[in-house]
Amino acid sequence: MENSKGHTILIIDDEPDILEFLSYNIRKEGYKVFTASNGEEGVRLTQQIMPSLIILDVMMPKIDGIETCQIIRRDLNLTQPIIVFLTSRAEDYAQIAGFEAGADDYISKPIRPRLLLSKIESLLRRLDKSHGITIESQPSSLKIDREKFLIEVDGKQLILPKKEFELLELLASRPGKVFNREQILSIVWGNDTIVGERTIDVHIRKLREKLGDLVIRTIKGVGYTFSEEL
Amino acid sequence: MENSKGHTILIIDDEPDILEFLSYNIRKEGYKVFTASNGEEGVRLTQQIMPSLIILDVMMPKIDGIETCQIIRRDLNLTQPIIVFLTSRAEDYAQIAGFEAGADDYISKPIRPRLLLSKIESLLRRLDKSHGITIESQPSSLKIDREKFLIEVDGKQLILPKKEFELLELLASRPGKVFNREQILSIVWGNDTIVGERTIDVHIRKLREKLGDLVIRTIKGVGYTFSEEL
DNA sequence: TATAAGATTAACCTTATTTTAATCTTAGCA
DNA sequence: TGCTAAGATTAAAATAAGGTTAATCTTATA
Repeated sequence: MENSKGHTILIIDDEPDILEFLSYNIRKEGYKVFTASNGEEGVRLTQQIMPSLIILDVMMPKIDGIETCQIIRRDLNLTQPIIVFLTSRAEDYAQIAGFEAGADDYISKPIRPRLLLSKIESLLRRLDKSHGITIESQPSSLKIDREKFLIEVDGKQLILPKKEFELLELLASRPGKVFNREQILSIVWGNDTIVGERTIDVHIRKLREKLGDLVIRTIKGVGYTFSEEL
Repeated sequence: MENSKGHTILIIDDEPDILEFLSYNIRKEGYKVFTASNGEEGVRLTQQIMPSLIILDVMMPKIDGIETCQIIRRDLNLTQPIIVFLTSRAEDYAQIAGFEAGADDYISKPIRPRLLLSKIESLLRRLDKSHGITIESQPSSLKIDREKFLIEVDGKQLILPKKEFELLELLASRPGKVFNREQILSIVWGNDTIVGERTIDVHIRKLREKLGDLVIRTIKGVGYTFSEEL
């Protein structure tokens, strides 16, 4: 959990009170926090500090949140930050428009700090896992799109059940690395769940069934690895 | 970006200098520009050319901008154009009154051309989008018109209740993306409302009932997605 | 204020996914 | 060469997730 905390967060809002309230609460959790009081400044800061996540008020004078979002998404050539919109209940329209503009999530006022923080944490965790994995290898190719929850093997799309998807994602995240059973269990299943020894095998088998035998290699006595050459 | 540029813009101002200055700058960006030097003429022109956006000076002799705006909004039975007010710093009062009269935005003098243009572009972009989402896919097509609150499936029009509409709109806003229940709840229902677990399912069901089974796919354990191929 | 339309709930049903358990196979080694 | 531990396979059982339906509550609207 502590690894999420190296992230930089930028808050853009024209109301000083909210700016302070939010930055206090978020900073307390150990994030690096920057603030901007309007869209223009926000865009400039985004370029400079490259935040992982931006909290953006929809209603702002001059350049509103939606536009700011679009500018960041479209004009700034950088790794796309996660953008969370701050809206008031009334702005239903803005919510949808915001989604089209490329927002990742919403928080509506009044802000409940715990909710906001749990949302931030979950979004950043997703960022750490990244949007997806692409492996281009000589005979085959594999794409894992976690947004669409879709696997693409040699151009053919494939929907996998959750556990299989997560297992494949883990293995493919570091081709060649051998994951032992303990690691797999703790990452895919979580430290608290207790499942039998054979459960992993069954999932591995299903993956092999769907992806072909060569993709996942067994290192007896050690663990499983995603083979570097597909 | 080029698609915003088919729009017609009408400028209404009694000062010839401003008229010329603005029309020169805006025309340069590729918009079709018309001008009127008073409110009456402006209203008449509006009827004829049906501009997408009107730039309207607040301070004008005889019929002022606010009144002109009201006439256009109220008396002219046409697709509502976007109206941007031109004010001088002092006219704060007018700003408020103008908002009530139905203005969409403001520009205050002295006019900074770049700001004006970016504002125009952003307003028109929103206009293009606000109309809705259109998905053209091989076997079927889907149009979502948020202005008319209307769905069109393969040419057949369909009226959906609010929640169903919003849910569909959300899913369709990013075809292929899997929205989990948490996200759906937070966007369609709002972060604070608490509804039962099965509520989403019921709405999904109603949508499938009306749109056919293939449109929305369930990714068990993950969420729902609007299928990219209809 | 009555009515209808829409939203939500609750109880129950269905199914996909996950897990287990029993049995079989194989690599690696004494 | 055969023994053994680790893994593979399989089908069946368990579970979790979602689907369905009807009843009830809420909200808009005439």
